[in-house]
Amino acid sequence: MPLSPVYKEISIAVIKTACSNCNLRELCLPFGLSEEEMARLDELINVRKRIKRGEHLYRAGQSFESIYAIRSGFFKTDVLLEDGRDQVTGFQMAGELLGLDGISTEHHSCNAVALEDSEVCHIPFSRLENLSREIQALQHHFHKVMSREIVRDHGVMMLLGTMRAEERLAAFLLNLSQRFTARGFSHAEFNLRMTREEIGSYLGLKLETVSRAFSRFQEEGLIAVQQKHIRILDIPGLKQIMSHHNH
Amino acid sequence: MPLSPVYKEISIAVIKTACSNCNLRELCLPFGLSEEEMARLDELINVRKRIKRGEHLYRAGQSFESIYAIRSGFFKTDVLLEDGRDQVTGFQMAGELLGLDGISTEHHSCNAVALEDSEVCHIPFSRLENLSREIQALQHHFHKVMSREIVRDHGVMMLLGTMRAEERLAAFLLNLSQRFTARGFSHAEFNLRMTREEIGSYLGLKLETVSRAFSRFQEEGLIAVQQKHIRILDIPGLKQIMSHHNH
DNA sequence: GGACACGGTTGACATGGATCAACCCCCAAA
DNA sequence: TTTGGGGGTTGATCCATGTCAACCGTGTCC
Repeated sequence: MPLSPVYKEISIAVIKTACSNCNLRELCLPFGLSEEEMARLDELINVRKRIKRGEHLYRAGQSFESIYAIRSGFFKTDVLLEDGRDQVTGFQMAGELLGLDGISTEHHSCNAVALEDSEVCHIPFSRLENLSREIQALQHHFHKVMSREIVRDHGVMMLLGTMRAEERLAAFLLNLSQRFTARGFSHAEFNLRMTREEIGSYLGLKLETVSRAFSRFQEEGLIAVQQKHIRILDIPGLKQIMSHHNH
Repeated sequence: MPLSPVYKEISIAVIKTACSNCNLRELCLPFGLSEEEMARLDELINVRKRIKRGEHLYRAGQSFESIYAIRSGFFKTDVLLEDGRDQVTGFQMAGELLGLDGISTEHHSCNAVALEDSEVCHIPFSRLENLSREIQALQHHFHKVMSREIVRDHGVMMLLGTMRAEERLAAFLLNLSQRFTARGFSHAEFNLRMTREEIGSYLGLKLETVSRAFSRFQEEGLIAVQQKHIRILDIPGLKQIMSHHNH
Protein backbone atom coordinates (compact mmCIF):
# COMPACT_ATOMS: atom_id res chain seq x y z
CA MET A 1 0.00 0.00 0.00
CA PRO A 2 1.50 3.30 -1.07
CA LEU A 3 1.97 6.06 1.45
CA SER A 4 -0.60 8.80 1.36
CA PRO A 5 0.75 12.19 0.35
CA VAL A 6 0.05 13.50 3.82
CA TYR A 7 1.95 10.72 5.53
CA LYS A 8 4.84 11.23 3.16
CA GLU A 9 5.08 14.84 4.06
CA ILE A 10 5.11 14.15 7.77
CA SER A 11 7.73 11.52 7.41
CA ILE A 12 9.97 13.85 5.44
CA ALA A 13 9.56 16.49 8.10
CA VAL A 14 10.58 14.00 10.76
CA ILE A 15 13.62 12.94 8.84
CA LYS A 16 14.65 16.50 8.33
CA THR A 17 14.31 17.27 12.03
CA ALA A 18 16.27 14.27 13.24
CA CYS A 19 19.54 15.02 14.99
CA SER A 20 21.07 11.98 13.34
CA ASN A 21 20.60 13.59 9.93
CA CYS A 22 21.61 17.04 10.98
CA ASN A 23 24.92 18.16 9.64
CA LEU A 24 25.45 20.13 12.82
CA ARG A 25 25.42 17.13 15.10
CA GLU A 26 29.15 17.38 15.65
CA LEU A 27 28.81 20.96 16.89
CA CYS A 28 25.51 20.73 18.68
CA LEU A 29 24.00 18.89 21.60
CA PRO A 30 24.17 15.36 20.11
CA PHE A 31 27.96 15.47 20.03
CA GLY A 32 29.44 12.20 21.21
CA LEU A 33 26.16 10.28 21.43
CA SER A 34 25.67 6.80 20.00
CA GLU A 35 23.03 6.26 17.31
CA GLU A 36 20.64 4.86 19.87
CA GLU A 37 21.17 7.72 22.31
CA MET A 38 20.73 10.23 19.53
CA ALA A 39 17.44 8.63 18.63
CA ARG A 40 16.27 9.18 22.20
CA LEU A 41 17.31 12.80 22.04
CA ASP A 42 15.42 13.14 18.76
CA GLU A 43 12.28 12.03 20.51
CA LEU A 44 12.11 15.11 22.60
CA ILE A 45 12.99 17.56 19.86
CA ASN A 46 9.85 17.46 17.81
CA VAL A 47 9.26 21.11 17.22
CA ARG A 48 11.23 23.06 14.75
CA LYS A 49 10.45 26.71 14.29
CA ARG A 50 11.20 29.27 11.63
CA ILE A 51 12.06 32.73 12.80
CA LYS A 52 12.07 35.55 10.29
CA ARG A 53 14.75 38.17 10.25
CA GLY A 54 14.00 40.74 12.92
CA GLU A 55 11.66 38.53 14.92
CA HIS A 56 12.24 37.58 18.53
CA LEU A 57 12.79 33.97 19.49
CA TYR A 58 12.15 34.98 23.09
CA ARG A 59 12.14 38.14 25.17
CA ALA A 60 13.59 39.00 28.53
CA GLY A 61 11.08 38.27 31.25
CA GLN A 62 9.21 35.52 29.42
CA SER A 63 9.01 32.31 31.34
CA PHE A 64 11.62 29.77 30.43
CA GLU A 65 10.68 26.32 29.24
CA SER A 66 13.00 25.37 26.44
CA ILE A 67 16.44 25.91 25.16
CA TYR A 68 16.95 26.24 21.42
CA ALA A 69 19.49 24.82 19.04
CA ILE A 70 20.10 26.90 15.95
CA ARG A 71 19.71 24.78 12.82
CA SER A 72 20.35 27.59 10.43
CA GLY A 73 20.57 31.34 10.56
CA PHE A 74 22.03 33.91 12.86
CA PHE A 75 20.91 35.49 16.12
CA LYS A 76 21.89 38.16 18.57
CA THR A 77 21.09 38.24 22.27
CA ASP A 78 20.82 41.47 24.17
CA VAL A 79 20.08 42.66 27.68
CA LEU A 80 18.24 45.80 28.63
CA LEU A 81 18.79 47.90 31.75
CA GLU A 82 15.93 49.73 33.45
CA ASP A 83 17.39 53.06 32.41
CA GLY A 84 17.11 52.17 28.74
CA ARG A 85 20.68 51.21 28.04
CA ASP A 86 21.12 47.94 26.28
CA GLN A 87 23.95 45.77 25.14
CA VAL A 88 24.39 42.91 22.73
CA THR A 89 25.77 40.01 24.77
CA GLY A 90 26.46 37.67 21.89
CA PHE A 91 25.97 36.58 18.30
CA GLN A 92 24.96 32.97 17.79
CA MET A 93 25.15 30.82 14.71
CA ALA A 94 24.15 27.34 13.54
CA GLY A 95 24.85 24.58 16.04
CA GLU A 96 24.90 26.90 19.02
CA LEU A 97 22.40 26.88 21.87
CA LEU A 98 20.19 29.74 22.95
CA GLY A 99 18.36 30.21 26.23
CA LEU A 100 20.80 28.85 28.81
CA ASP A 101 20.51 32.09 30.75
CA GLY A 102 16.87 31.29 31.50
CA ILE A 103 17.57 28.22 33.63
CA SER A 104 18.63 30.18 36.68
CA THR A 105 15.43 32.11 37.33
CA GLU A 106 13.05 30.20 35.08
CA HIS A 107 12.65 33.40 33.12
CA HIS A 108 14.67 34.53 30.16
CA SER A 109 17.10 37.23 31.11
CA CYS A 110 17.78 38.53 27.63
CA ASN A 111 16.19 38.92 24.20
CA ALA A 112 17.07 36.66 21.31
CA VAL A 113 16.51 38.19 17.88
CA ALA A 114 17.06 36.61 14.47
CA LEU A 115 19.43 38.64 12.30
CA GLU A 116 18.46 36.61 9.24
CA ASP A 117 15.70 34.10 8.49
CA SER A 118 16.52 31.20 10.77
CA GLU A 119 15.41 27.82 12.03
CA VAL A 120 15.69 26.52 15.54
CA CYS A 121 14.98 23.23 17.31
CA HIS A 122 12.93 23.49 20.50
CA ILE A 123 14.40 21.46 23.32
CA PRO A 124 12.03 21.31 26.30
CA PHE A 125 14.39 21.77 29.19
CA SER A 126 12.81 19.53 31.80
CA ARG A 127 12.71 16.69 29.31
CA LEU A 128 16.34 17.32 28.49
CA GLU A 129 17.15 17.11 32.20
CA ASN A 130 15.24 13.85 32.45
CA LEU A 131 17.08 12.36 29.53
CA SER A 132 20.46 13.56 30.72
CA ARG A 133 19.87 11.70 33.97
CA GLU A 134 19.79 8.58 31.84
CA ILE A 135 22.45 9.30 29.26
CA GLN A 136 25.74 10.16 30.84
CA ALA A 137 27.31 11.37 27.60
CA LEU A 138 24.46 13.79 27.07
CA GLN A 139 24.69 15.05 30.63
CA HIS A 140 28.41 15.60 30.40
CA HIS A 141 28.24 17.27 27.02
CA PHE A 142 25.52 19.61 28.21
CA HIS A 143 27.69 20.60 31.16
CA LYS A 144 30.54 21.26 28.80
CA VAL A 145 28.37 23.48 26.64
CA MET A 146 27.31 25.55 29.64
CA SER A 147 30.85 25.78 30.87
CA ARG A 148 32.03 26.84 27.42
CA GLU A 149 29.54 29.66 27.56
CA ILE A 150 31.07 30.82 30.83
CA VAL A 151 34.55 30.70 29.35
CA ARG A 152 33.36 32.60 26.30
CA ASP A 153 31.88 35.28 28.51
CA HIS A 154 35.18 35.61 30.35
CA GLY A 155 36.81 36.21 27.00
CA VAL A 156 34.36 38.99 26.26
CA MET A 157 34.98 40.50 29.68
CA MET A 158 38.69 40.46 28.91
CA LEU A 159 38.03 42.14 25.60
CA LEU A 160 35.82 44.81 27.11
CA GLY A 161 38.04 45.37 30.11
CA THR A 162 41.50 45.48 28.61
CA MET A 163 41.45 45.95 24.84
CA ARG A 164 41.38 49.10 22.75
CA ALA A 165 38.97 49.62 19.91
CA GLU A 166 41.05 48.12 17.09
CA GLU A 167 42.08 45.16 19.21
CA ARG A 168 38.44 44.45 19.98
CA LEU A 169 37.44 44.57 16.34
CA ALA A 170 40.34 42.36 15.29
CA ALA A 171 39.38 39.83 17.97
CA PHE A 172 35.79 39.98 16.79
CA LEU A 173 36.68 39.35 13.15
CA LEU A 174 39.04 36.51 13.98
CA ASN A 175 36.38 34.92 16.16
CA LEU A 176 33.78 35.11 13.40
CA SER A 177 36.21 33.77 10.86
CA GLN A 178 37.08 30.85 13.09
CA ARG A 179 33.43 30.01 13.70
CA PHE A 180 32.58 30.18 10.01
CA THR A 181 35.50 27.87 9.30
CA ALA A 182 34.23 25.36 11.86
CA ARG A 183 30.97 25.28 9.90
CA GLY A 184 32.63 24.64 6.59
CA PHE A 185 32.36 28.17 5.23
CA SER A 186 35.16 30.28 3.94
CA HIS A 187 37.31 31.63 6.73
CA ALA A 188 38.28 34.61 4.66
CA GLU A 189 35.09 35.90 3.15
CA PHE A 190 31.68 36.38 4.68
CA ASN A 191 28.76 38.71 5.10
CA LEU A 192 28.18 40.38 8.42
CA ARG A 193 24.63 39.86 9.57
CA MET A 194 24.69 42.68 12.05
CA THR A 195 24.92 46.45 11.73
CA ARG A 196 27.86 48.56 12.85
CA GLU A 197 25.76 49.65 15.76
CA GLU A 198 25.22 46.06 16.89
CA ILE A 199 28.90 45.29 16.55
CA GLY A 200 29.65 48.39 18.56
CA SER A 201 27.19 47.46 21.25
CA TYR A 202 28.76 44.04 21.57
CA LEU A 203 32.28 45.47 21.68
CA GLY A 204 31.46 48.38 23.97
CA LEU A 205 32.11 50.95 21.23
CA LYS A 206 30.10 53.49 19.28
CA LEU A 207 29.21 52.71 15.70
CA GLU A 208 31.44 55.50 14.41
CA THR A 209 34.42 53.96 16.14
CA VAL A 210 33.65 50.59 14.59
CA SER A 211 33.34 52.19 11.18
CA ARG A 212 36.65 54.01 11.55
CA ALA A 213 38.40 50.85 12.67
CA PHE A 214 37.09 49.01 9.61
CA SER A 215 38.39 51.79 7.40
CA ARG A 216 41.74 51.74 9.12
CA PHE A 217 42.06 47.95 8.66
CA GLN A 218 41.22 48.41 5.02
CA GLU A 219 43.84 51.14 4.55
CA GLU A 220 46.40 48.84 6.10
CA GLY A 221 45.48 46.00 3.77
CA LEU A 222 44.27 43.72 6.55
CA ILE A 223 40.74 43.36 5.21
CA ALA A 224 38.52 44.46 2.35
CA VAL A 225 35.19 45.84 3.48
CA GLN A 226 32.27 46.74 1.37
CA GLN A 227 29.24 47.41 3.49
CA LYS A 228 28.48 44.08 5.13
CA HIS A 229 30.79 42.06 2.93
CA ILE A 230 34.14 41.30 4.54
CA ARG A 231 37.21 39.72 3.05
CA ILE A 232 40.00 38.97 5.48
CA LEU A 233 43.33 39.45 3.76
CA ASP A 234 45.87 39.14 6.54
CA ILE A 235 44.99 36.93 9.49
CA PRO A 236 48.46 37.13 11.08
CA GLY A 237 48.22 40.91 10.79
CA LEU A 238 44.92 40.92 12.64
CA LYS A 239 46.32 38.62 15.29
CA GLN A 240 49.21 40.95 15.77
CA ILE A 241 46.90 43.92 16.24
CA MET A 242 44.92 41.93 18.76
CA SER A 243 47.86 41.05 20.94
CA HIS A 244 50.20 43.93 20.39
CA HIS A 245 48.72 46.18 22.94
CA ASN A 246 51.31 48.92 23.31
CA HIS A 247 50.09 50.30 19.99
CA MET B 1 33.78 1.82 75.87
CA PRO B 2 34.89 5.43 75.55
CA LEU B 3 35.98 6.78 72.19
CA SER B 4 39.67 7.10 71.65
CA PRO B 5 40.93 10.66 71.27
CA VAL B 6 41.88 10.00 67.67
CA TYR B 7 38.45 8.76 66.76
CA LYS B 8 36.91 11.74 68.43
CA GLU B 9 38.96 14.09 66.37
CA ILE B 10 38.06 12.40 63.11
CA SER B 11 34.42 12.38 63.96
CA ILE B 12 34.48 16.09 64.76
CA ALA B 13 36.15 16.79 61.46
CA VAL B 14 33.46 14.84 59.65
CA ILE B 15 30.70 16.68 61.42
CA LYS B 16 32.26 20.01 60.61
CA THR B 17 32.52 19.11 56.94
CA ALA B 18 28.97 17.90 56.55
CA CYS B 19 26.73 19.92 54.26
CA SER B 20 23.83 19.33 56.62
CA ASN B 21 25.64 21.24 59.34
CA CYS B 22 26.99 23.95 57.10
CA ASN B 23 25.34 27.31 57.57
CA LEU B 24 25.82 27.96 53.89
CA ARG B 25 23.64 25.10 52.72
CA GLU B 26 20.90 27.51 51.66
CA LEU B 27 23.30 29.35 49.38
CA CYS B 28 25.44 26.50 48.19
CA LEU B 29 25.04 23.29 46.25
CA PRO B 30 22.81 21.45 48.80
CA PHE B 31 20.04 23.98 48.36
CA GLY B 32 16.65 22.29 48.17
CA LEU B 33 17.88 18.78 48.99
CA SER B 34 16.21 16.52 51.52
CA GLU B 35 18.18 15.34 54.57
CA GLU B 36 18.77 12.00 52.92
CA GLU B 37 19.90 13.53 49.63
CA MET B 38 22.18 15.89 51.47
CA ALA B 39 23.76 12.95 53.24
CA ARG B 40 24.56 11.40 49.88
CA LEU B 41 26.10 14.64 48.71
CA ASP B 42 28.16 14.74 51.89
CA GLU B 43 29.62 11.37 51.02
CA LEU B 44 31.46 12.72 48.06
CA ILE B 45 32.70 15.89 49.71
CA ASN B 46 35.27 14.46 52.04
CA VAL B 47 38.14 16.78 51.47
CA ARG B 48 38.22 20.21 52.93
CA LYS B 49 41.20 22.38 52.23
CA ARG B 50 42.60 25.51 53.80
CA ILE B 51 44.05 28.08 51.46
CA LYS B 52 46.16 30.87 52.86
CA ARG B 53 45.82 34.41 51.70
CA GLY B 54 47.71 34.84 48.44
CA GLU B 55 47.81 31.14 47.61
CA HIS B 56 46.31 29.67 44.47
CA LEU B 57 43.44 27.21 44.69
CA TYR B 58 44.13 26.32 41.08
CA ARG B 59 45.90 27.81 38.09
CA ALA B 60 44.93 28.27 34.47
CA GLY B 61 46.04 25.24 32.49
CA GLN B 62 45.91 22.74 35.34
CA SER B 63 43.76 19.76 34.61
CA PHE B 64 40.26 19.97 35.97
CA GLU B 65 38.90 17.36 38.35
CA SER B 66 36.89 19.12 41.01
CA ILE B 67 34.81 22.12 41.59
CA TYR B 68 35.12 23.90 44.92
CA ALA B 69 32.57 25.33 47.29
CA ILE B 70 33.84 28.17 49.43
CA ARG B 71 33.16 27.49 53.11
CA SER B 72 34.79 30.63 54.34
CA GLY B 73 37.01 33.31 52.94
CA PHE B 74 37.27 35.29 49.77
CA PHE B 75 38.72 34.60 46.33
CA LYS B 76 39.38 36.26 43.04
CA THR B 77 39.58 34.58 39.65
CA ASP B 78 41.62 36.04 36.84
CA VAL B 79 42.51 35.23 33.27
CA LEU B 80 45.78 35.91 31.55
CA LEU B 81 46.35 36.74 27.89
CA GLU B 82 49.47 35.59 26.05
CA ASP B 83 50.64 39.17 25.75
CA GLY B 84 50.71 39.58 29.51
CA ARG B 85 47.48 41.44 30.04
CA ASP B 86 45.28 40.01 32.70
CA GLN B 87 41.89 40.71 34.13
CA VAL B 88 40.03 39.79 37.27
CA THR B 89 36.87 38.00 36.14
CA GLY B 90 35.20 37.76 39.53
CA PHE B 91 35.34 37.88 43.30
CA GLN B 92 33.84 34.90 45.09
CA MET B 93 32.70 34.54 48.66
CA ALA B 94 31.34 31.87 51.04
CA GLY B 95 28.75 29.60 49.50
CA GLU B 96 29.82 30.26 45.93
CA LEU B 97 31.33 27.70 43.59
CA LEU B 98 34.72 27.90 41.93
CA GLY B 99 35.98 25.98 38.94
CA LEU B 100 32.94 25.76 36.67
CA ASP B 101 34.99 27.19 33.82
CA GLY B 102 37.15 24.05 33.82
CA ILE B 103 34.38 21.67 32.77
CA SER B 104 34.45 22.71 29.13
CA THR B 105 38.03 21.76 28.28
CA GLU B 106 38.87 19.66 31.31
CA HIS B 107 41.48 22.26 32.14
CA HIS B 108 41.05 25.31 34.29
CA SER B 109 40.82 28.43 32.21
CA CYS B 110 41.61 30.90 34.97
CA ASN B 111 43.49 31.28 38.22
CA ALA B 112 41.73 31.23 41.56
CA VAL B 113 43.56 33.05 44.34
CA ALA B 114 42.55 33.44 47.99
CA LEU B 115 42.34 37.08 49.06
CA GLU B 116 42.16 36.05 52.70
CA ASP B 117 42.72 32.80 54.57
CA SER B 118 39.96 30.56 53.29
CA GLU B 119 38.46 27.10 53.38
CA VAL B 120 36.98 25.22 50.47
CA CYS B 121 35.19 21.89 50.00
CA HIS B 122 36.49 19.73 47.17
CA ILE B 123 33.72 18.33 45.02
CA PRO B 124 35.05 15.73 42.57
CA PHE B 125 33.19 16.62 39.43
CA SER B 126 32.61 13.21 37.91
CA ARG B 127 31.17 11.98 41.20
CA LEU B 128 28.94 15.03 41.29
CA GLU B 129 27.72 14.18 37.80
CA ASN B 130 27.04 10.61 38.87
CA LEU B 131 25.04 11.74 41.86
CA SER B 132 23.13 14.33 39.95
CA ARG B 133 21.97 11.61 37.58
CA GLU B 134 20.30 10.10 40.61
CA ILE B 135 19.06 13.14 42.47
CA GLN B 136 16.92 15.35 40.29
CA ALA B 137 16.93 18.25 42.72
CA LEU B 138 20.70 18.27 42.78
CA GLN B 139 20.90 18.11 39.01
CA HIS B 140 18.48 20.96 38.59
CA HIS B 141 20.09 23.13 41.22
CA PHE B 142 23.49 22.62 39.68
CA HIS B 143 22.13 23.71 36.32
CA LYS B 144 20.70 26.79 37.96
CA VAL B 145 24.03 27.63 39.51
CA MET B 146 25.80 27.38 36.15
CA SER B 147 23.11 29.43 34.49
CA ARG B 148 23.32 32.04 37.23
CA GLU B 149 27.02 32.35 36.48
CA ILE B 150 26.19 33.06 32.83
CA VAL B 151 23.67 35.71 33.82
CA ARG B 152 26.16 37.26 36.21
CA ASP B 153 28.73 37.43 33.44
CA HIS B 154 26.22 39.17 31.19
CA GLY B 155 25.80 41.74 33.93
CA VAL B 156 29.52 42.32 34.02
CA MET B 157 29.60 42.65 30.23
CA MET B 158 26.87 45.26 30.51
CA LEU B 159 28.84 47.08 33.15
CA LEU B 160 32.05 47.02 31.12
CA GLY B 161 30.36 47.85 27.86
CA THR B 162 28.00 50.64 28.78
CA MET B 163 28.81 52.17 32.17
CA ARG B 164 31.16 54.97 33.11
CA ALA B 165 33.65 54.74 35.92
CA GLU B 166 31.47 55.95 38.79
CA GLU B 167 28.53 53.87 37.65
CA ARG B 168 30.73 50.81 37.60
CA LEU B 169 32.03 51.40 41.08
CA ALA B 170 28.53 52.08 42.44
CA ALA B 171 27.30 48.84 40.88
CA PHE B 172 30.27 47.02 42.37
CA LEU B 173 29.66 48.34 45.89
CA LEU B 174 25.94 47.62 45.75
CA ASN B 175 26.65 44.10 44.56
CA LEU B 176 29.10 43.47 47.39
CA SER B 177 26.71 44.93 49.93
CA GLN B 178 23.90 42.73 48.71
CA ARG B 179 26.05 39.61 48.84
CA PHE B 180 27.25 40.39 52.36
CA THR B 181 23.67 40.91 53.43
CA ALA B 182 22.68 37.52 52.00
CA ARG B 183 25.34 36.02 54.26
CA GLY B 184 24.09 37.71 57.38
CA PHE B 185 26.74 40.42 57.53
CA SER B 186 26.15 44.12 57.68
CA HIS B 187 25.04 45.50 54.37
CA ALA B 188 26.47 48.87 55.21
CA GLU B 189 29.91 48.22 56.59
CA PHE B 190 32.61 45.86 55.42
CA ASN B 191 36.25 45.45 54.61
CA LEU B 192 37.33 45.17 51.04
CA ARG B 193 39.54 42.14 50.56
CA MET B 194 40.99 43.34 47.30
CA THR B 195 43.27 46.20 46.31
CA ARG B 196 42.25 49.18 44.23
CA GLU B 197 44.18 47.63 41.39
CA GLU B 198 42.15 44.42 41.58
CA ILE B 199 38.90 46.36 41.70
CA GLY B 200 40.08 48.35 38.71
CA SER B 201 41.02 45.24 36.80
CA TYR B 202 37.58 43.76 37.43
CA LEU B 203 35.83 46.98 36.43
CA GLY B 204 38.00 47.73 33.43
CA LEU B 205 39.53 50.83 35.07
CA LYS B 206 42.92 51.93 36.29
CA LEU B 207 43.55 52.00 40.00
CA GLU B 208 43.82 55.79 40.03
CA THR B 209 40.35 56.06 38.56
CA VAL B 210 38.97 53.73 41.22
CA SER B 211 40.66 55.76 43.92
CA ARG B 212 39.28 59.02 42.58
CA ALA B 213 35.79 57.59 42.35
CA PHE B 214 35.99 56.46 45.99
CA SER B 215 37.07 59.95 46.99
CA ARG B 216 34.28 61.50 44.98
CA PHE B 217 31.66 59.23 46.61
CA GLN B 218 33.06 60.20 49.98
CA GLU B 219 32.88 63.92 49.21
CA GLU B 220 29.27 63.48 48.19
CA GLY B 221 28.44 61.67 51.41
CA LEU B 222 27.56 58.40 49.72
CA ILE B 223 30.17 56.33 51.51
CA ALA B 224 32.90 56.61 54.10
CA VAL B 225 36.17 55.07 53.00
CA GLN B 226 39.26 54.52 55.01
CA GLN B 227 41.68 52.33 53.17
CA LYS B 228 39.90 49.00 52.85
CA HIS B 229 37.15 49.79 55.29
CA ILE B 230 33.92 50.89 53.63
CA ARG B 231 30.77 52.24 55.17
CA ILE B 232 27.87 52.73 52.80
CA LEU B 233 25.87 55.75 53.85
CA ASP B 234 23.41 56.25 51.02
CA ILE B 235 22.27 53.20 49.10
CA PRO B 236 19.57 55.03 47.10
CA GLY B 237 22.19 57.59 46.16
CA LEU B 238 24.48 54.87 44.83
CA LYS B 239 21.61 53.30 42.94
CA GLN B 240 20.85 56.61 41.38
CA ILE B 241 24.43 57.05 40.24
CA MET B 242 24.34 53.57 38.76
CA SER B 243 21.28 54.10 36.67
CA HIS B 244 21.33 57.79 35.93
CA HIS B 245 23.59 57.60 32.99
CA ASN B 246 23.28 61.03 31.41
CA HIS B 247 25.40 62.31 34.28
C1' DG C 1 62.70 53.46 66.62
C1' DG C 2 63.90 53.85 61.83
C1' DA C 3 63.50 52.46 57.28
C1' DC C 4 61.48 50.25 53.73
C1' DA C 5 57.79 48.65 50.85
C1' DC C 6 53.33 48.46 49.39
C1' DG C 7 49.03 50.33 48.68
C1' DG C 8 46.56 54.48 48.24
C1' DT C 9 45.73 59.46 47.04
C1' DT C 10 46.13 63.48 44.36
C1' DG C 11 47.64 66.58 40.65
C1' DA C 12 48.95 67.80 35.79
C1' DC C 13 48.69 66.52 31.38
C1' DA C 14 47.84 63.41 27.19
C1' DT C 15 44.78 60.85 24.37
C1' DG C 16 41.39 57.46 22.60
C1' DG C 17 37.03 57.24 21.75
C1' DA C 18 32.45 59.74 22.26
C1' DT C 19 29.74 63.25 20.40
C1' DC C 20 27.77 66.12 16.95
C1' DA C 21 27.16 66.94 12.32
C1' DA C 22 27.39 66.60 7.34
C1' DC C 23 27.25 63.72 3.71
C1' DC C 24 27.15 59.38 0.92
C1' DC C 25 25.56 54.90 -0.70
C1' DC C 26 22.32 51.45 -1.58
C1' DC C 27 17.95 49.83 -2.22
C1' DA C 28 13.03 49.79 -2.27
C1' DA C 29 8.77 51.84 -3.20
C1' DA C 30 6.12 55.33 -5.60
C1' DT D 1 13.11 58.09 -12.70
C1' DT D 2 12.56 60.13 -8.41
C1' DT D 3 12.15 59.98 -3.50
C1' DG D 4 12.96 58.56 1.08
C1' DG D 5 15.09 56.13 4.70
C1' DG D 6 18.32 53.31 6.94
C1' DG D 7 22.89 52.22 7.36
C1' DG D 8 27.57 53.68 6.76
C1' DT D 9 31.57 56.98 6.42
C1' DT D 10 34.21 60.87 7.65
C1' DG D 11 35.55 65.25 9.91
C1' DA D 12 35.88 68.51 13.94
C1' DT D 13 35.68 68.93 18.58
C1' DC D 14 35.21 67.52 23.50
C1' DC D 15 35.77 64.99 27.58
C1' DA D 16 36.41 60.89 30.57
C1' DT D 17 39.81 58.19 31.68
C1' DG D 18 44.62 56.87 31.09
C1' DT D 19 49.35 58.08 32.07
C1' DC D 20 53.08 59.84 34.67
C1' DA D 21 54.71 61.52 38.78
C1' DA D 22 54.98 63.11 43.49
C1' DC D 23 53.66 62.24 47.88
C1' DC D 24 51.30 60.05 51.92
C1' DG D 25 49.82 56.41 55.42
C1' DT D 26 50.27 52.05 57.47
C1' DG D 27 52.35 47.97 58.75
C1' DT D 28 56.51 45.14 58.98
C1' DC D 29 61.17 43.86 59.55
C1' DC D 30 65.60 44.95 61.20
